[in-house]
Amino acid sequence: MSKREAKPLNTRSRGQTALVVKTLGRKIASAELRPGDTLPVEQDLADSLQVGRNSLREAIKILSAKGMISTAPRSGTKVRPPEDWNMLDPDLLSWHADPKIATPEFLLSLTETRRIIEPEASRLAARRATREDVARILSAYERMEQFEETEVDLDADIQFHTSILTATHNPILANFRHCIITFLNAHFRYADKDVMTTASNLAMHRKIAWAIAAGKEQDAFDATAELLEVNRGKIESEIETLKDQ
Amino acid sequence: MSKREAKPLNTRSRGQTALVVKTLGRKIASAELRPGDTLPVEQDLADSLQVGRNSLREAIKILSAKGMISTAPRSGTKVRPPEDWNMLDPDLLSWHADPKIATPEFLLSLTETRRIIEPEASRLAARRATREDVARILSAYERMEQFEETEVDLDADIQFHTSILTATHNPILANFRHCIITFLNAHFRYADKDVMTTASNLAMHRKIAWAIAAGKEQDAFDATAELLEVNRGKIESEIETLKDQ
DNA sequence: TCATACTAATTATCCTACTAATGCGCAATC
DNA sequence: GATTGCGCATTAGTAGGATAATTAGTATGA
Repeated sequence: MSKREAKPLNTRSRGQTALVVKTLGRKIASAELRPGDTLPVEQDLADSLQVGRNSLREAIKILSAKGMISTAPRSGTKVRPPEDWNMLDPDLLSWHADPKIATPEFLLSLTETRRIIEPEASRLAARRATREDVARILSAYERMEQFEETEVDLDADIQFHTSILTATHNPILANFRHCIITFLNAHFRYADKDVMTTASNLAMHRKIAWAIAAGKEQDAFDATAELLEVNRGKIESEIETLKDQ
Repeated sequence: MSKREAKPLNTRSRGQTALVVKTLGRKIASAELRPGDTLPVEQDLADSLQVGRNSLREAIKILSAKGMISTAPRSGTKVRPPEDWNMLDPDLLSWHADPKIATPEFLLSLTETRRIIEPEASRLAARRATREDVARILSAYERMEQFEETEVDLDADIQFHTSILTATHNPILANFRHCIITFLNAHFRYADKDVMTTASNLAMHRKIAWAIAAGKEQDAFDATAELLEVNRGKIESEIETLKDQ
């Protein structure tokens, strides 16, 4: 029953192509390969990565589908500028959230986006949630309440927020769940889990769930905004801590 | 100088792979291929599309990078459910916006997302825009003001809104420009361009640009919210018209 | 100076062969 | 009769070579 929200992405698998995607993708995300850089010609790159040309080419195609590189005969394979990347791609987000790569700016962009999206999403959820949607949200909340083990807590937290996004019945908004998943996963690594924080955190989630279940749109909005505001404060102080180190 | 915002996407090109991506992608987006459906085995599909197996495979990899299909040895290539698709992918959006495919629900999802993102984006732009950002926004507005030819108008409109997103200096928010581009392109086909609408439209854009340039955050928010609210009304009535037909 | 044709470098495509993973059915076992 | 384990057949994955298509850069000529 503790299955992850993150579906078995094809990139997760351990094939040659997936490996190359991850290798090159992380190099680009970490700016080891900079925008405008030209990659070695196919055969050389394939040789140096010790894969066949086909596997390399398929990896290249995947990265180009994510907007990270472009190819053209004669000019070669080039790294595209970050503004062209599909930042909501689950893989891209996970590469960015890697502790060795993640910048404070990126984490702030994530929270900022959450603060914009999620309160309105809660409002819409309060308006449109079906019985099933409400059940999912409440069940996630109960799981958060029940367990204190950190691992389960994180899963339930993710489930809680994604259920709300789903309840908006807006497929574009629902795609933001990857931001939340990425953020919570990253945050989980840094956050200090003192009991006080956990208790008030739980209370705020409860308020959100209740408001949505009761169809109180403005309450749902306010409660979510409050939760994220508190989160923002925590994040900013954590980032300060990171910077000092 | 009238170059399009839409960059030369690799998928735009006319290669075999790009063609297959488009063909299959549109079939999936239009639900001609339904979630869970299994595609024919590689060789058969390649034959029926009259391309080599490699080109087909590369197309498959691109679509799987967009979250639309999944592959596994022995089980075959399957269409994934819409909630797994990267809805902010430019190609995916353009396929959805196709008149033959676009549903009213999808257009409403787009406007709804815009109404959530853009007012807050304008607020952030008012707070953070650099001189260059402001210059871009004002220049786009001037272009809107200057020309009445519809083609140029659309470009300038797109430029106006994307400039604001860029001015937030939040790379995740900036990715929403594809929603705007898609929406405006789709809207452009249906909208009735009467002078009155254009004039008030222009005035609202002017108010937004002014507020951002002046750093008046709340004004920028309000003006953008107003613009999108008016737009929403128009869209909804247009959708009603579509439904009647 | 500009236009035009040529050349060479690089990706794109196709093919053939082989490898690896795994769903399914059959048989052995409890 | 149900369950488990095993092998086979099917399917995607990997590899590498040959050829085509594209085009940046260069040379040529008006």
